[in-house]
Amino acid sequence: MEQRDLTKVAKFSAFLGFPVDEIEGLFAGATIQNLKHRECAYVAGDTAQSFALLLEGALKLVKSLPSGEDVILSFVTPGEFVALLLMSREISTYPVSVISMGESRVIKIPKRTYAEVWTKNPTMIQRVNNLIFARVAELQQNKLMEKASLPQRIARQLVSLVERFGNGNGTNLPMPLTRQEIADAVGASVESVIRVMSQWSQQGVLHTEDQRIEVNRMDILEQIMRGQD
Amino acid sequence: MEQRDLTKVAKFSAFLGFPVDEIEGLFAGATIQNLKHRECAYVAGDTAQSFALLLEGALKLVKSLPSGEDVILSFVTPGEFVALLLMSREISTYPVSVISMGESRVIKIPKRTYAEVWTKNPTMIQRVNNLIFARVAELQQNKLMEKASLPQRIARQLVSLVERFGNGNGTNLPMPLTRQEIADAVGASVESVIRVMSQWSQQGVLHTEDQRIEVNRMDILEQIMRGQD
DNA sequence: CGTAGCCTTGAAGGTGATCAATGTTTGTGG
DNA sequence: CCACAAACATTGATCACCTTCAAGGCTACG
Repeated sequence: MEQRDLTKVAKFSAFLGFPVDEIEGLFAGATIQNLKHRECAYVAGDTAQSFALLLEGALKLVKSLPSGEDVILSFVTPGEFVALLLMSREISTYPVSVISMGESRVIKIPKRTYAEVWTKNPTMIQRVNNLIFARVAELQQNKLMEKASLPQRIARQLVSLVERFGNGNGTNLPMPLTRQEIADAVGASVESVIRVMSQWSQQGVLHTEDQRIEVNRMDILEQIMRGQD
Repeated sequence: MEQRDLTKVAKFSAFLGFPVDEIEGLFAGATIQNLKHRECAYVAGDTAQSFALLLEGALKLVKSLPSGEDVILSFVTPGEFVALLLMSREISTYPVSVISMGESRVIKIPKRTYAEVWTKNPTMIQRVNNLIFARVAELQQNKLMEKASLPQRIARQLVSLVERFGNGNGTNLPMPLTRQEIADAVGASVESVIRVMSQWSQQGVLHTEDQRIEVNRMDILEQIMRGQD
């Protein structure tokens, strides 16, 4: 683990206020992995021997249905964990595939370190709980939008992503994000997503270049999200 | 806390193998509450001072949307916890209302006991993690059914409930469950739910009496759930 | 006996899926 | 360097599923 990664980790909310040596303990045996576009960090069905923290880039959690369709269960932004909940189970396999969107950098932490260090650190237990809480809240929020119209659901997805990336990056999404992926994430067809989004493009609400989406009018998206269209 | 409750608690998966004195410690300061039909265990917005374990009956987690519609985020069956995740946060309010379906009996455990006893008990931490894992898995499963047809989603909801209640109860749901509630849970309109379910009634798949649903043909429901209709 | 809560049915309409065809860009191997 | 495949974006036409609206019936309960 290099110095640049260490300083990056220290800035994530989960590790704020932690002294360097404590952080190093938490990452004992950890390995850095650089992922290329569309490369898998974890494959669904493999036995779970490590969990991961996303340092840079973006990931998606994907489950392929028997019908051949993909469902994106969630996107992952820097500072968020993947497969964390699996670590507290004796034996388990990854329930979804974790795939990089664009180039990403993750740090994989062995299950053993989780058991021996993470679960012994009261502050970390607290922080992990907060992250899990956020995850459940996100999933519940998702359920609340179930009956909302397609534009509402797409708007919410985009707003959520922009906010999670929004550390001075402004309102553009730094990873390639296709219409198909948005469709898989909100549970819609590509064509419908395209129809909604090209309208937004024409109205200047957002702008896509080379699969990178830039939101010009967050206010309008937020308004649509709330159902005032 | 009476003896009959204690023996009931000891049988729940979360407490299997725990000696009686340990269980008593975990429930220090706990109070039993009997709920009538439609009575609230917790009200959305109130500050969270306790969490609860359902002993008998059934609960629903409900969020009212600004539009006036209700969304049922999840049903709760005996042995499951409510508001458990909130306990690890410094200050918080209940994000949803918890309402009894028929008569229920819950045991409310003060936040303080959670902090002082539950978080100090390694086995309990492990068990709690398993429960949270199950909850997240349930929510993710939900997301996977997003694109499924209405009959599929309803079938899944019923199968899930029957299985969770299924401790020798056979295949009938022991609490009043209205079509409106099913609609709120699967994100559909009452009328659509009625249309689907009356067809099932006619075909003898299930049978409703006094708002208690009895499933005669679980096999058919499971088949529909998987999309072979 | 009137109200409240729930169930039911029919008709009309819309949202979004599906199917089909085409253009564009990117990546790849000969 | 070109040919070809793969991935992605787009547009139009059609259609099905589900919602919405409207009306009415049933049962329980004060």
